[in-house]
Amino acid sequence: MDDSARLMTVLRPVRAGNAFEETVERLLQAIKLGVVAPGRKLPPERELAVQLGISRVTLREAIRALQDAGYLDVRRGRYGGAFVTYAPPPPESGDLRRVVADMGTADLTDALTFRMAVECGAAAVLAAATLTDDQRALLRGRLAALNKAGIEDYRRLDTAFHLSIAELTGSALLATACADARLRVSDLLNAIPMLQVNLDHSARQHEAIVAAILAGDPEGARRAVAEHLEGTAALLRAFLS
Amino acid sequence: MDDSARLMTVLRPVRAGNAFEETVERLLQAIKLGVVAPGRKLPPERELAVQLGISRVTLREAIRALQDAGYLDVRRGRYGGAFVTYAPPPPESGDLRRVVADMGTADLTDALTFRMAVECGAAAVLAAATLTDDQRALLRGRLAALNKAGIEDYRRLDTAFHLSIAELTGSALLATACADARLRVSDLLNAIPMLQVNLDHSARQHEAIVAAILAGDPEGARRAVAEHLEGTAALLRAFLS
DNA sequence: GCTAATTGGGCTACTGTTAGACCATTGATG
DNA sequence: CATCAATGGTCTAACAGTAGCCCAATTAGC
Repeated sequence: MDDSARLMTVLRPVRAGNAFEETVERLLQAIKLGVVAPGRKLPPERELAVQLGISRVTLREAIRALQDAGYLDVRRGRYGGAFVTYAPPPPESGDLRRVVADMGTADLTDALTFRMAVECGAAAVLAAATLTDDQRALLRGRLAALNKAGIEDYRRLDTAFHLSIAELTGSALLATACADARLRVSDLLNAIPMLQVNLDHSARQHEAIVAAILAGDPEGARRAVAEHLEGTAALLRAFLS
Repeated sequence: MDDSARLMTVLRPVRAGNAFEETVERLLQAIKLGVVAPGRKLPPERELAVQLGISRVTLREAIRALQDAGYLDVRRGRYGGAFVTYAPPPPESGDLRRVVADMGTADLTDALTFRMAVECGAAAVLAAATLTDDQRALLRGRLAALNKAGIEDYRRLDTAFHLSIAELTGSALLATACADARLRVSDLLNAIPMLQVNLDHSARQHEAIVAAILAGDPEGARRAVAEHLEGTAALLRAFLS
């Protein structure tokens, strides 16, 4: 951890890949995080290209790749578009070990550490802020929706709940960081079997997080998020051995 | 904060600009954060181009731009290279209002919130980890170096201290996020006059942060970092009126 | 001095990316 | 059943970025 470490941090690659690859990753993020729910469609190509800051040609290449990979169904004509056909894979216990192995030890611990830091930070910041009634209602609403969720909507609404915390801080940078952190573990989360006992446990932890935030208790919020994430992290780390 | 907010978070621009612009930003980050200290030189072009994942042509354009802007002195031949000539501008109280105004209210609050979250998160994560003797020594060493720093080295060593906390977590993602957060406020920090009373105050807060981390107290570490950053944030926010 | 190694400076052919225009398809609506 | 607006599909010319090569300058060490 001498100065050369900092050199590597700052002088890292400027671009993660070419425009096509980065676009595929971004669209996959929108799909896997459930930002665009299954059955819904992406914005029109012309609009999306502007939002992503790329040309329509490059965007179309990325959409084509996701179509070939089975994530999208593209239909022409008015009321057409690129419809999301992806549904999270059914959790199978055999998958987890493979998914963890695919990711690599270093990347996994990095992602888990990053997620722990940014989500704890976001919750603490939000708890320290003065919230409007609308913000409190939204947070409670996301929690209620998650508690009522069926098994097929659970992951998507869980993501929505967690990301809401970062979004409510009003910091786009923080929301982006949390979305990025979540994406890096989403494949792993999808491979974890959803046992009722775990869901109940998570539900209590979610309640604790919301309670601490609404009570304006930053340290309680940080601790509640840390405990919540540590459960998942410990489970995943167990598969590294 | 409905779903369209999340769409904007995920479907943001894939690239912040062209390769040239992003490279200029990255090199500026290395210079302004003091990763490459004044008088030292950047790595050779061929090496740096590989590290940054761009072609030498594009890198040279960026170096040329920084040369024209007075940040670098480029010398040919063996033992030549791109030498950093930049020194942080002397703090002048009149500058701060202009620098804050240049940045814009939204960007400033976003950056301050982001920094608060990631630095608090990093400190809490590090405090929760089991540290080796080497890691403890490095943290103490950075703190000691900062306390002994002259006024011309203060900002650079302050940056080094803060970034060390994130780097010691072992998460490259977290280190990158903290470096990014720091860069976004570096122009502002440089414009703040360094009064002895403030430096003494900061020194005590730095001691508290290190003490909490070494004591394995995540909530104390979070609180110490939050108090430390809140002082700066409050000062900057006062200039928004 | 000469030499040799290292470094910046510059060129060219090739590929990736863009902007903008125009075509093709679809389906709700009159 | 004809219309038409919204949407994906395709093409072209121009620009941005890359890889690889060779030239030019500098200086420590012989």
